[in-house]
Amino acid sequence: MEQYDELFPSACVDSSSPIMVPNGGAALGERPRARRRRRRAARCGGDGGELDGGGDPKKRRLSDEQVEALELSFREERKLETGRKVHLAAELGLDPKQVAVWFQNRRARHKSKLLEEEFGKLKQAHDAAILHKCHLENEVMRLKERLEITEEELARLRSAAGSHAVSGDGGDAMGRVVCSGSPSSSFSTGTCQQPGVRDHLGDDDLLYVPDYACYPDNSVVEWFSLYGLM
DNA sequence: ACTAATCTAATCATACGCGGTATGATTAGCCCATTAGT
Repeated sequence: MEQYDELFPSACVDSSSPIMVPNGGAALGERPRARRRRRRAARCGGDGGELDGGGDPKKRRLSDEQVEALELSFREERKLETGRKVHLAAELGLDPKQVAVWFQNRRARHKSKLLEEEFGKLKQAHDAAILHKCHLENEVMRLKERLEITEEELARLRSAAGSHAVSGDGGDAMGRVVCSGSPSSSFSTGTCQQPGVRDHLGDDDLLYVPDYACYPDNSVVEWFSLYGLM
């Protein structure tokens, strides 16, 4: 622990105290906070809070100029080697220890700020993904509804066709392929039974059109594109 | 391997402005912090 005495010479720390025994020592098991409180209380009850380094017990804020110079230096290099520390301290009229502490705090606070920003970005992405999922679920529901309608229409057509023609191998009476997709597949290729479109066709005018192409707003196409499915 | 210097993370204490935030300072490090010089 001697290195800390050297690093923080003005600190009110008694190296001979069992509190500061290196590597835990006698203080092992005692909560640091309780230890500090006790130490602080002992100090306040003692000689009136005077630091043993003779410094001002009250915390002094760094001037704007000092902070600006430290910030400038921090932007150049986050780590602080001894030479730079001593030079900065001399330049700003500070204790090298103060410069070291300032850099330590600055690094810590910079890191927490970065983490906060990262969290914000991730949260934004998460929210967008949730919204996207809702849209996809809505789209799936719409597709299922349309599939049901299509299947009903198909059943009607088949029963109507059965009365005046014999079909086989998936072809109709005219030998055309009606549907290559599985009825149970939500995204299968099938006939376009879009209301309105169907009205302009005769019973035998079957079209071979992918389901997604039946949507005038191309919304399905957009979603598929997003996922590289098309 | 040993040691000093330095680091991170957590926390405390105080300044500034009125409860909470910003910031300087302190402490521990536990399969015993890591890094660099000797």
